[in-house]
Amino acid sequence: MIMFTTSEENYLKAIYNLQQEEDSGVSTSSLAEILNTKAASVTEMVKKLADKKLVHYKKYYGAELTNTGMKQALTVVRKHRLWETFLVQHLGFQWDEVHEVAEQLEHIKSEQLIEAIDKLLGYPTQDPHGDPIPDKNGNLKHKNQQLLSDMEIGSTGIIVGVKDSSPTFLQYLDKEKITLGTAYKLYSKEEFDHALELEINGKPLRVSHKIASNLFVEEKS
Amino acid sequence: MIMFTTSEENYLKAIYNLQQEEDSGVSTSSLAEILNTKAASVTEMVKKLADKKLVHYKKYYGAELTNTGMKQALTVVRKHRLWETFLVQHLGFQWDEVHEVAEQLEHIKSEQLIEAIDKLLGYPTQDPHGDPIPDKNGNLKHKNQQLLSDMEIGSTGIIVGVKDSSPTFLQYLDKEKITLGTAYKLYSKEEFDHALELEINGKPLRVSHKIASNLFVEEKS
DNA sequence: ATAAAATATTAGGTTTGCCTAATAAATATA
DNA sequence: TATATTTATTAGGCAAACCTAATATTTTAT
Ligand SMILES: [Mn+2]
Ligand SMILES: [Mn+2]
Ligand SMILES: [Mn+2]
Ligand SMILES: [Mn+2]
Repeated sequence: MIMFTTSEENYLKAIYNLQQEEDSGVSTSSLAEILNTKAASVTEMVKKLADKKLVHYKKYYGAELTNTGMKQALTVVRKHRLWETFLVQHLGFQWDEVHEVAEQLEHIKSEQLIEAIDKLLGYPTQDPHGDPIPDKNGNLKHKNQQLLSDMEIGSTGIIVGVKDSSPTFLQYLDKEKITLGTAYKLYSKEEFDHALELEINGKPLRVSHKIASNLFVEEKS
Repeated sequence: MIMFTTSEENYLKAIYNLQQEEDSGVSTSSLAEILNTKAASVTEMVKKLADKKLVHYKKYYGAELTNTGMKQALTVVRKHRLWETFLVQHLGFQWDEVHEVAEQLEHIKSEQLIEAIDKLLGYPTQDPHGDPIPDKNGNLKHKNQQLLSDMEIGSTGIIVGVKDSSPTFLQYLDKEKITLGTAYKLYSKEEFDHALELEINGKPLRVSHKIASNLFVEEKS
């Protein structure tokens, strides 16, 4: 059982997250931005991960997780999301307060610990932000989600996740009383700025395109 | 609010623990042994801690915590012991399984987290090994404990703590069904090897001096 | 009081993960 | 297609925590 450094784990998770969005190789600069580091440092680490067969790397064309890299990334993601869920459900944290702490807790090395947390939580399949939690074997429960900004006029359904889980965005949602499970109805879209007219919690609400493009919804059949 | 590295925190805690036993300066070699490192590394770090005014250090005469060093050490000790308690009480860990994980968890930086754990546990004053848990302000509840090996013939009371909390010792205690709170009666001591004849759980038990000198007891008044 | 033994410090390296500045390659633009 | 711009890599350093080997100091034993 090979072990990874905190830094390696952070890189693997970041590559995983970026890989979910675009399906080309993950760029050096995008990693540098997410990891709050410089491009030169990223190149160096990506080469190290490639040596360890955790990523495929071709100079100038970015990195992609190998099968083993993916497996490892998923265990870090699993730990991150289980800890977030624990913090909210058992320690009274708000959904905008969990990320930074989970960022540390995800690196604790103890299989017994994470299995016990998982059991305590009742083997949850999603975290406080609606993101799927991989099970012990790395399997994810696929959700049928779409971006609110991509929905057609007249669409109704419920909010099931957030794409951006930064405190500022989450606090905006709190202010507007938008939680996971909240029902929406899309009335209209503004030509000019792509703002959306919605009904949320029985009241009309106008949201910018930026906001709608960070909310995942599941449409009512 | 100055922050410390994991390594600095481990050193502060180790100095604290050793300082409890002997009251002269904590020696370089004792720290090296406890921290699984080499004397040269200890000297280096102790000098760094001295620069940061966390320890008093005089070359060749060991280190002692300053007031700020003590305060910091106590917050690490507090976190370590709260996590151990949490692992046992909420996650089903045995008392011999918690140390290694707590060694990692004690370094998580989040006041909100540790206060929430403290609250969840009901503000405990001792950990699974009977060691006192400092409160938020660093205050310890003093216990009236003595070593079993120091008790007089005929003494009775209860086991209240372990001095050595290594898995091997704890597993020995499990095997003999000795837990914190178990009553003892001291029948006799062997001249030759200082072994003790006890009554434990209503049954006679012979224990070596080494074992008795790692058990804290509180005598029945 | 001296010599031997035990402890501690210093000197000189190594590894990991960062950084800035210089260079190279890929992509966009004219 | 040639040039400019953007993106990525390499070169050369730095700080934190380790290490081994050489040296210094203290402690113990003669
Ligand atoms: Mn992290
Ligand atoms: Mn999350
Ligand atoms: Mn530790
Ligand atoms: Mn303990």
